[in-house]
Amino acid sequence: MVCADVSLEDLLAFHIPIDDMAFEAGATIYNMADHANAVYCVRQGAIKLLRYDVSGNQRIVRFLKKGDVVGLDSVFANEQQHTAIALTATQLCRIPMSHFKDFINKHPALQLRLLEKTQEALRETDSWLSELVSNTVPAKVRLARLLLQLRIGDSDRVHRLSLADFGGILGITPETVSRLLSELGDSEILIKAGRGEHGRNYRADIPALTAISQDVGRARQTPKTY
Amino acid sequence: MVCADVSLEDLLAFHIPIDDMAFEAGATIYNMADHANAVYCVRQGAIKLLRYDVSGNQRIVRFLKKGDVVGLDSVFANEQQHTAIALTATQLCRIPMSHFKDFINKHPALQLRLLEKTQEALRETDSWLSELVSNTVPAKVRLARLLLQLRIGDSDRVHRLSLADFGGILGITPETVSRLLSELGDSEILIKAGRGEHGRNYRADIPALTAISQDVGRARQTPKTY
DNA sequence: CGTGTACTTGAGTGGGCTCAAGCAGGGTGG
DNA sequence: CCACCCTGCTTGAGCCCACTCAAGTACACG
Repeated sequence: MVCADVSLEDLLAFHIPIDDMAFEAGATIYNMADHANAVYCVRQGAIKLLRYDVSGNQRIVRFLKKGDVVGLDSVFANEQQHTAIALTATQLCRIPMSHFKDFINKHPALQLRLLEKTQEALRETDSWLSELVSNTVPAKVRLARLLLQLRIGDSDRVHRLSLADFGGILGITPETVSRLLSELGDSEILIKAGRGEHGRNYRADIPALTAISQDVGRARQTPKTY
Repeated sequence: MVCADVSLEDLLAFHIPIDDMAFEAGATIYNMADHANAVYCVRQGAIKLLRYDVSGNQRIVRFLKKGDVVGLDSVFANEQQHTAIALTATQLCRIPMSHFKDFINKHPALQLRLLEKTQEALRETDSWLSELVSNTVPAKVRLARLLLQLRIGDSDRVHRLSLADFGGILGITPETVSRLLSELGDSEILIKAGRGEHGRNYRADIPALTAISQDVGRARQTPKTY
């Protein structure tokens, strides 16, 4: 870790004039192909980054939580690469791009820090690719994996997204998600718990979910000699 | 672009003792979870980065071509995040991690450059997610998109990977890939051309492929009011 | 010229999609 | 407070694309 003792947000906040902004659940923060004129830090809440397919389907590409930086892509490209939408009530601080660039140039330590953040994002995206969207893995298993990633801290609570959002991440339809979720409900692995402080959520049987998430179904008949 | 006039490779080569290495097609460069003790630059050839699913299926996560940097992830993590395998005969230069880190610290300009490279990778991965692996898009369309990305320069040639590799990227089985490819062959959109200087390849009808790649099939019956 | 690996092709199955209708819940206005 | 709607969720029936398993063919390499 580089400078692990100081949060990126604090670092920036200390030196740069910052606008605080609030968004309610479902609000759009910026759109794909917009001119990028700012970078944001997430203070509170969760955000989804998504892209629209040629055919108009939305595809969720990443999640951002408290402490993450939004819109870093646009430091080099100057168009936004995604549409950003708040999943829960969200508080951001906005850093105008020009200030941000100045600051980067003056503080080399920050560069390493940003590099690290970006690689973190890359690693997360790679996991999504290999674990969440493989059609070769049954949808139920992938849903279980996703639910585990949506776990709130170390508790037995997981964020309850909309069916469309679950589907947008896994690449399946809301109907299928609904069927799978009610299946999990029947086995009492997932119980709808009202809306907590982090928006609505489930109470989940974590061990059971973990078991499902590792289920191989019946993997291809390849004896795998090694 | 930062320092766009000097390739990253040259920059490094100038200052650091470098080992040249050669790999033949199919050779493993490093394995996932290996201790990461070097960074590589691709001089010639193509490389795939892949991960293994819990159930043992391989999933290709990224491509690297001439000029790309391999193993950057491990500057912060110190385990390799992927397995790297040469797709074609490949020439790399190997930079020991300790030297690399020294060099980064001494040359801040390089840091920005690496940040840019990493974001490029991130952007590419996002495209894969949204365009190549969406099960909502028919496999034929996705294959066409992939083939277009495998185009060699501006020519009408595209790299001809193994069926397993095509499948590993798109998340479909080799059998399905075979059927789709022969379908494209029947329409004379794809013609097997022997092995060129970049390994074996197809001669492709680019306009036709482009048309297919944008085909929406019959997108969900959502009137889309906006 | 044989042998293994990659590719092809076929028949049958099934998971997830489509379309469609019904059901909750939570605002809003009367 | 209730009737209303509107959006999000549920559930069902039928279909189709891609998967599985299996057998056969081309091709590269020794």
